[in-house]
Amino acid sequence: MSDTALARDFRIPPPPPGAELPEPLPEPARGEIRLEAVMAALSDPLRIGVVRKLLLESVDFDHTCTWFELDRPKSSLTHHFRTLREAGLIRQRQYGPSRRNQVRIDDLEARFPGLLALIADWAPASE
Amino acid sequence: MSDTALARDFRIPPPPPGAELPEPLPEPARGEIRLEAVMAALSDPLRIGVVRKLLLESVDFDHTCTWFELDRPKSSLTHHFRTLREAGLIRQRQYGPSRRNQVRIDDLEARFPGLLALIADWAPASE
DNA sequence: CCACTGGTACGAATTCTCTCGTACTACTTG
DNA sequence: CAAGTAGTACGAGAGAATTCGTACCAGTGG
Repeated sequence: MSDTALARDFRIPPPPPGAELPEPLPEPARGEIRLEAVMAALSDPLRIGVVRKLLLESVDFDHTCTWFELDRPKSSLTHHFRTLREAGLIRQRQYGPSRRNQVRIDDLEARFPGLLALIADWAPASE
Repeated sequence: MSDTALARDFRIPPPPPGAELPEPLPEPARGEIRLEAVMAALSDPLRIGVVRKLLLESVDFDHTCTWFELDRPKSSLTHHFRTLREAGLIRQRQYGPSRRNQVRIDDLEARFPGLLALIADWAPASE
């Protein structure tokens, strides 16, 4: 059946009990996530890299936009993170002044099984 | 819902021995296929539909562009099929006056395992 | 040879996307 | 309150995609 990394477990450990999570910003429900929108969002190397880094290095929980150390102006990052969120790839929550991101792992595995493994295995072109 | 289609076998039966296949049109080698280019090619519903139809209904072998019954002018179809070929998704061969298409199943399964299953399970938005 | 089929190439108009500067808001801390 | 942090919204310019008309070309079959 699954030839490769499909058996990997990308799930993030649940937040500590009693922790009050801010409501997520507007996003498509699990059943509304469109494959072509996901593909479009992942057609940009910067955005694949963001999702991949979130997948592979989010050991504790989610991360702010600046954590990624992307050398772009803030308004460009806003654009890319919003694109990812509106496509259904990431969830964004407002923690006080900052905004934190996490991959919608359960939703994506349920809807497009194997997709996250492809992203995790991705490597940038110029290496 | 989707019975996880990962175990499906998409491979096309090999051509009859002695059949002379025309050379494929220029395309990226298996190792050169870029995930972000594949994603970009699949961000268009028409193009996902083409690949999906090739996957699910190519029982014998490959098909011409007009076989898809797409209600677009010929020059638009040339554009979309070239996009798919240059991204590495389909192989195109010139059979006399017509051009035939097939999905690069072995190359894609080897490089991006699970991707074709996602495409096969795709459904257009207007349902 | 002529017409027909199944395409290509080119170019233009439109639309979409990316990038980024600027100005602004919200929250936290001193 | 003032300063700093983290981000948004708006808008403009550049570049890329999409759509499509038109002209054209290669085989195939009378």
